[in-house]
Amino acid sequence: MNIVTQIEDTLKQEIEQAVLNAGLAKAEEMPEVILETPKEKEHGDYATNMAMQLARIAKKAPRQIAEEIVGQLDAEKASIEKIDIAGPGFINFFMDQSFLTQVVTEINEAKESYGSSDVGQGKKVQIEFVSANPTGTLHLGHARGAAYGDALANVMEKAGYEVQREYYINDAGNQIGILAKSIEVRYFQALGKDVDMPEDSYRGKDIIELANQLVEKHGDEFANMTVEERLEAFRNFGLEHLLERIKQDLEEYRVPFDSWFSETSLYESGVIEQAVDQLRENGYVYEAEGATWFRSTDFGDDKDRVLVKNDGTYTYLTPDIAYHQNKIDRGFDELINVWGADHHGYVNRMKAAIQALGNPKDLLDIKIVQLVHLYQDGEKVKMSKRTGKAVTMQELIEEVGLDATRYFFIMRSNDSHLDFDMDLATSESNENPVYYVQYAHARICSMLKQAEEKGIDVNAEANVSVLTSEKEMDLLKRLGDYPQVITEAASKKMPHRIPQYVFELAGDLHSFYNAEKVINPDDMERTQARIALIQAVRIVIQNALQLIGVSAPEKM
RNA sequence: GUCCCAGUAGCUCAGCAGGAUAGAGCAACAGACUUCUAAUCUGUAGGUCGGGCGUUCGAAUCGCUCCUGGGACGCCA
Repeated sequence: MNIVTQIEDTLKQEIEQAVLNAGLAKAEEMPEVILETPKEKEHGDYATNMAMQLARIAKKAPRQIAEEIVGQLDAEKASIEKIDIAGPGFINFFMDQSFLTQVVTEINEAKESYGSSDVGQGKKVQIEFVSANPTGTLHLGHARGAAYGDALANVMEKAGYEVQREYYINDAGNQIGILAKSIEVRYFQALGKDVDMPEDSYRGKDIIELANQLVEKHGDEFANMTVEERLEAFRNFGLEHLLERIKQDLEEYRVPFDSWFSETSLYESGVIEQAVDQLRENGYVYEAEGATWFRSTDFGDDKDRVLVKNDGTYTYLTPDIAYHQNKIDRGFDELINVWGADHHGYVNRMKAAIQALGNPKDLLDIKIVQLVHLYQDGEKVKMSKRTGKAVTMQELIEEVGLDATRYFFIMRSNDSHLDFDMDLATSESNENPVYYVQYAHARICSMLKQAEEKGIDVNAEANVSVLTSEKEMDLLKRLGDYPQVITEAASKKMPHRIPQYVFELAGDLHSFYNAEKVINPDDMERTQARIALIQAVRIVIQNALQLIGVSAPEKM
C-alpha cells in the first residue's frame, strides 16, 4: 500500500476510535470518516467534518463534539503533529511531515508501477469504443472517443481492473450496401462514365480512392459482371480496405484493441434469434403492424422499438442486443460503451434490452463523448462525413501532432462539448499545456544528464529527509496524491483527471526549479536528495503521460 | 413537443457521492535570463458559479422550476 493511503487510513481509524471512546456514537450509527485536503494551508494537511456529521446523532454542538474527539485522539499513533478546531467544527490535522519524504524512495523503488493498485480487484471489464462503421475513415469524433476509451482502459488497468478493449465492426447493415453502391458509382466515374451519386451515398475522398484502386488493378472487368456480383465484390473490397485503414489509423494514434468483433458473426452463429426468443420468453415482445416489437417502455424508454421489420429483416437494434448478450455471456463483470453524442438517444433502449434479458441494470455503463468543434484562425471548421469535407483524424494528427491531439482530447471531461483550438495545439509556446508538461520532463532529463556528466551517481541512495523546503514539500505532496488520482479517475471513469494532475505536477516542478538549485557540488547530501526527488517526478510524469498516450521527450 | 449534455473570470475549462475566503491556463498589467533549457518562474487585476424557489448548521455541488446554447428523437445505422 502507498505511504499516503497508509497514513490516511490510520488517521481515519484513529478518528473513528476516538468517536467511539468519547461515546459520541455507537458503532452501528458511525458515519463514514471523510478526510479532505483543505485548500488553505492554514487549515492543515487534512480536515474532517466528523463533528458536524455527529451533531444530530450526539445532539451536541459541533465544536463541543470536536473538542471531545480531539481529547480522545492518539496523536502519536496517527502521526499528527498538531490539531486545530476551526470554523463551524472542522478538525484540522497538521501531520508529521517526515513521512512524506518516504514517497520519493517508494516511487524510485516502484518505478512505473507506482500508482498501481488493486481497488479494481481484478474485476473483468470490457470497454467497447470507437466502433466506427467501416464505411469511411475516422474523423474528429472518433478521435475523441478513441482517446477517451484508451485512457480509461489504461487507467482502469492501473487501478487493478482486468480490461478488454473491443471494437464492434458494423459490417452487416444497410450502410454496407450503400458503401458498395457508392464505390460502384465512383468506379464507373473513374472509368469515365457519367453516373450520378444517389442521395444517400458516401461522398468521401476515400471512396474515390478505392474506386481508382479498383480501376488501376482490374480495369473495367467489374463492369461486365452482374450487378449482384459486382456489388458483392465491391462490398468485400470496401470493407477490407476501409477497416484496414481504420486499424492503421488507430495504431498510429497509439490506441490498441484486444478484440475486433464482427456484426456478421452474430448472423452466422444464430445468437440474434436466440436473443429475440429470450426477450419473447421474458414477456417483452409483441407483434403489431406486421413487425415484431420490443416493449422497452417497461424499462423507461420513450417508445417501444421494432426488432423485426415488416420485410422480415432486423433493425440495427436487434443484432446489437444480441451482441450485448454475447458480451455478457463472455463473463464480463461490467460493460462500458463509449458512444458519440449522436447516439445518446439510443442509451435507454440498450439499457432496457439489458434488463429485459434478465441482467442487472448497472451491468452496462454508457459513456457519451460530446461533440468536438474545431477552430482554426478563429473560425469554426466544419466537419461532415457525407459532404466529403470531413476533417479526418489523420488530417488532425498531421496538422497538430499526435501528442497534442491526444492531450487535448483527454484533458476535458467527456461530457462537455469540446472546442479544439488548432492554433493553440500547434503553438510551441507557453500557451500550450502539452509542451508545458513535456518540458518539465525534458528539464529533469537534462538535469540528470548534467549530474551524470559531473560524475554524480543519479541512482545512489539518498538521504531524503533533508527535503524540507516549501517547494520540495509541495512536490512531495503532489507525488503522494498520484495513486489516489488514479483510483478516482478509474472509479469515476474520468481519465481527464490525469492530464489535470500531471499539469499541476509539472507546475510544481517548474516552480521548484526556479526556486532551488538541484545540482550543488558544495552540498552533496542535498544534491543527492534532490536528484532522487526529480527522478521520482520524472517517473510519475512519464507514467501519467503514458496513460493518456502522450510521449515524454528527454530533450526539447 | 419529449429526452440527453452544457451554462463558473474577457476566452477555454476544472471543481459538483454538500464544507471554510470558488480554482487553473490563456489573454491584460508589472517584474525575473553572466545562474542546472525563459516552451520557465514571481506578482497584480479579474466572479450576482444562467435566474428563481426549496432541502441543510452549510449549496457552484442535491431537488423543483424557468431561461439560453448544443445534440438526439426512423420498421436508418
